Amino acid sequence: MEIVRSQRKPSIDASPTPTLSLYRSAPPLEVRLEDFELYAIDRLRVLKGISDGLARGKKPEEMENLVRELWKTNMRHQDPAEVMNKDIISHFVLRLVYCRTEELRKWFLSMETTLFRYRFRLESLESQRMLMTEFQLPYKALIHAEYETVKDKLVQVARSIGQSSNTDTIFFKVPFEEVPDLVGSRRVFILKGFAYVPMNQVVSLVVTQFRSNISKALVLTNRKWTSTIKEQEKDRLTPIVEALSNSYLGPDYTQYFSQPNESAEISLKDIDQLASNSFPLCMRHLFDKLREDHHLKHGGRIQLNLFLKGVGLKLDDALAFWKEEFSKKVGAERFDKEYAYSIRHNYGKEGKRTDYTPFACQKIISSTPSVGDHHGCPYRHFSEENLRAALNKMGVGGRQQDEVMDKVRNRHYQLACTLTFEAIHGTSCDTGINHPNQYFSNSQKIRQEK
RNA sequence: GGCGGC
DNA sequence: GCCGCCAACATA
Ligand code: SF4
Repeated sequence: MEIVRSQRKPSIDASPTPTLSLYRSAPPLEVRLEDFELYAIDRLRVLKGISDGLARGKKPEEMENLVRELWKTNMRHQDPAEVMNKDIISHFVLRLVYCRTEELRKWFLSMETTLFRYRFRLESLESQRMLMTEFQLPYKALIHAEYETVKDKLVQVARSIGQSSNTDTIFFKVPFEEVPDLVGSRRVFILKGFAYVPMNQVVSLVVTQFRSNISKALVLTNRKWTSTIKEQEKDRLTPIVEALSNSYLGPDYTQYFSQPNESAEISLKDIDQLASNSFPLCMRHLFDKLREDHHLKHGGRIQLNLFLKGVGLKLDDALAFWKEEFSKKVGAERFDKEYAYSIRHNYGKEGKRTDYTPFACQKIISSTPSVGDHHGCPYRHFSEENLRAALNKMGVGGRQQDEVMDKVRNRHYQLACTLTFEAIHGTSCDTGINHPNQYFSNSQKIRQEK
């Protein structure tokens, strides 16, 4: 394989074949029972080390060193042939230990994922490619000759999104339909059906895959454990697993993460207040319709739910909130069956556990609500008549309303929204509105000052 | 809402 | 008919 240019600072391990496992299949069974526990403890030291490295807010480079050191000191083995096994065995044993509860899964997933990220980066380019192929991401690195022909374009794209366009960044060619989000937000150069994705982005694709797999596997493991494994292994693995649970997952695993607490949480009580005070029109409308119809169609649910998440509504409150309304229409049991999962999923609590970012104005404005939908941007999707009525309800009338409508006619929807904001709050908003949650937090800030 | 499984 | 899983991306 030809490579663009010799890439990185010499990595500790430049071997062509991966030293890193993806843990796709259960471990080969040739292991002494004592080793199960010993291996698992060693790995736990690594994960624990990563955990408080993160808790101390270490920077990426510091983490890279930390991970390398932790791995080297804890996961070595006199028999080089055994080292790979140790990796795999220890991982699978810990899966059993950490699949029991939501909290444990979350911690384990997070640590394993960061561990994987740094280990992946230390692999040689060739073994990285092999790992990617194993993940069905068989992308090819850009060869030198081709790189030269598109170099200018690549630099241009990098610059347009404020990335330092390093000359020795490696690019991969990815079928563009496989990375719709990168394509949609124009963060990659596209040519002949291929998106040219820089190394760092590719790494996050791989890591996302990894995280997704482990997350789902943990849930499965949990089921299998309680249904069959626990009983079946009661003379072998079960005692070990139980011992590990008791000794190592002591008290302090609750506050491992670096952002101790997000900004203001909000409670169910004042949500109606907040809605009428600080929600932008799009969200206000969804909110009102939900309260009125006790129902929202799919597009509206996701738009509002993510917004509420961004506003600081905790998952349990969100579930209670939606359930309260939906129950009036479809009944509580149908809510649990048909709508609850998706709400948890939006909060990153199901499946691959993505904590989705709330929709930005651009996304909302370019959506295409059909009849019966209430999502979208009112400035863009309402009739003039309805919009004026909505503005009146927000307390924007007369001259100010006309100015808003003027922006709308010129298709400057976000400016119209900004004008509305200014009219309501009586201050200027120089940055403009480009995200509903920005509207909200700006509004809150101003209101608190009064 | 789409995709997927039975 | 039952069920699981996905999407996003501002930001001082
Ligand atoms: S401009 Fe943005 S925030 Fe304002 S209503 Fe439209 S989508 Fe909502």
